[in-house]
Order: sequence, then C-alpha cells, then structure tokens
Amino acid sequence: MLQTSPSASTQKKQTDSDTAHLQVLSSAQVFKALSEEIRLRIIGLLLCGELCVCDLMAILDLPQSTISRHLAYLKNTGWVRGRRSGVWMYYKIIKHSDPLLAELFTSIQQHIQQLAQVEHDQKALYQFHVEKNKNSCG
Amino acid sequence: MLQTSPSASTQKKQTDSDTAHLQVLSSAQVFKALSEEIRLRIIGLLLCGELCVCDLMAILDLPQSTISRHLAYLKNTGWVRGRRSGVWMYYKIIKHSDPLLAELFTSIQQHIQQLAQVEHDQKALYQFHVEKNKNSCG
DNA sequence: TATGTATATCCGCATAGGCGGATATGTCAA
DNA sequence: TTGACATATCCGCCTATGCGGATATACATA
Repeated sequence: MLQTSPSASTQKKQTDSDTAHLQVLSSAQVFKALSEEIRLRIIGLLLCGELCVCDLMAILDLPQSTISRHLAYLKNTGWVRGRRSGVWMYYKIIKHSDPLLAELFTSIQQHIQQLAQVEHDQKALYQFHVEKNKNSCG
Repeated sequence: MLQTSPSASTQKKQTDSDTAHLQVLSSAQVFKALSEEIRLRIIGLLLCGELCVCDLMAILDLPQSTISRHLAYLKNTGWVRGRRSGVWMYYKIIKHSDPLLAELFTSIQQHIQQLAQVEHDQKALYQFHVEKNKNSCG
C-alpha cells in the first residue's frame, strides 16, 4: 500500500446515461450482491462518497485483486459505477431512477449505515484521509 | 401432488419465544437468504399468510425436497418459522423484535410484494385454495 | 403395530463464486 | 518509447450451495 490517491474532486464531467445499459437484474441478484460481507462493507464505505480502489484496499486491508473483483461484481449487479481519473478508478453508488428499486436501495442503505462494522470502517476511512492530507501538505 | 392440506386455522398455541434461540445472523446472511429466486417467491407467497409445504409445492411446481430444503434455509437464516399441525408443517414469516432488522424486513417485504412474479404466484395461490375448498365441500 | 401420507434429510453430482498470486491492461511522465 | 504505478483480469484451487431422486422420520389411523 504505497499508493497515494489524489483528492476525489478532480474530473467530474460524465453523463449519468451509462446507468441505462446496465442489464436488467432480478431482485434476487440485487440481494445476492449484498450477500457477501466484504461487498456490504464496500457499500458501507461508499455511502461516505466516491472512493478509489486504493482507499478501499487501505481500509479493508485486502489484496487489490479481491477488492477489484468485488467492485466488478457490484458494478455488474447495478450497485456501483466506476469513473476513471487518470490512473485511478473512482467508484460510487448509483442513484436509481426506477422508483421501486430506488426505494428498496434507500432502505437497505439506511440499514447498512447502522451496522457496527460499517461505522468502524467509516471512522477508519476518515482517519486514513486525515493522514493522507498530512503527508501531502507537510 | 395428491396431498390435501386442511385449513390453516387449527392448532394455534405456541410461544413466540422460539425466535430467541435463533442464531444471531449477519446482515449478509439475511440478504443471502433472498439471493435465490425460489426463496424470494416463497417469501412472496408467505406474505399472504401461513402455508404448508404442499401448498408451496402446488404453486411453485417443484419437487418436495427442493421446497423443504429452501424452507430449511429460510428457517436457519431467521426469516421463517415452522409449526407442526398433525402431519402438516405450516410456515410463516417471523416478526422481528429487533427494530433495526424489523425495519429492514418491512421494506424488503414491501418490495417483494410488488414483484410481478410474486403477484402472479399469489393469484395462483388464491385459485388453488378456491379449488381445494370446492373439492372438500362438494 | 402396520400402513399411508407429509415432510425432512441424505446422496452424488454440477455450478457459482470465494481466494490471492500472477499477469495483462491502461495511463502518465520522462 | 520506456518505466512506474493503479487497476482489471486470469488462473488454479476450494467451499458453499443448487438440484432432484432416494431414503428416513413423524404423525394419524385402522
């Protein structure tokens, strides 16, 4: 983990239309995406906002291939969208236009937000970002 | 499918305390229980109320071992409770006392209720019960 | 106790999907 | 174009879990 990602505030132009060509997924698939603890924790961290792979590696302390694999799974099941910014890939939770799904996602996200492990991860993320800024500003 | 279950209105005594000794399950496990289409449809049917295995066999048109296996899975993950009435086993959805889980379950159930397949299954269940009563009353 | 019915569980088999190291790809900077 | 870095994908391996027929168990009735 020697990677240092830039702040996520660069390069913000991109349409939301790439949501459209996601395959239509059954509700079972939506739930399956959340049936893994790591993916649940990733969603929990993404509730704080857009994050890159190296952020997630740092907080979850897992090898890069594992993180990428789960992110790919979440992307394919319509939970998450990636955006490239130079060398970094930023991921964020997709806002759904389908009201039925949007409502479900909202309740699930509220639930995830309240999990003890997620709260712990989010605090670690905060600390991690504080450290990162310290290193870059002296 | 030559089985004819009695009406579900017999034998209603049994405490709700058997909820207590269910293992505490992670949220990931809760979602995993819903990650299978058949289990989702079973939950959808149980939203109509208590049902026995042979009802589910009739509506879902699946072998008995498959139904029983999924019911066992749902029981072990805290979604469902079984009660024996003579030869029949009736299953129903568990009401959770933990507010965090209860809220999540409510939203999920509302979502399931709105699925097209579930609506279709529920109508088939209604027809099935009408037929069953016809046979038993002349 | 013997038989029939409803349900649970066992069995072998098949597939999905987990893991993490190794490798391929994409991007930037020199 | 080459090297360094971030990320994606491939690989072999392993476990969880799906399936449905076969069998075991539980209960009711004669």
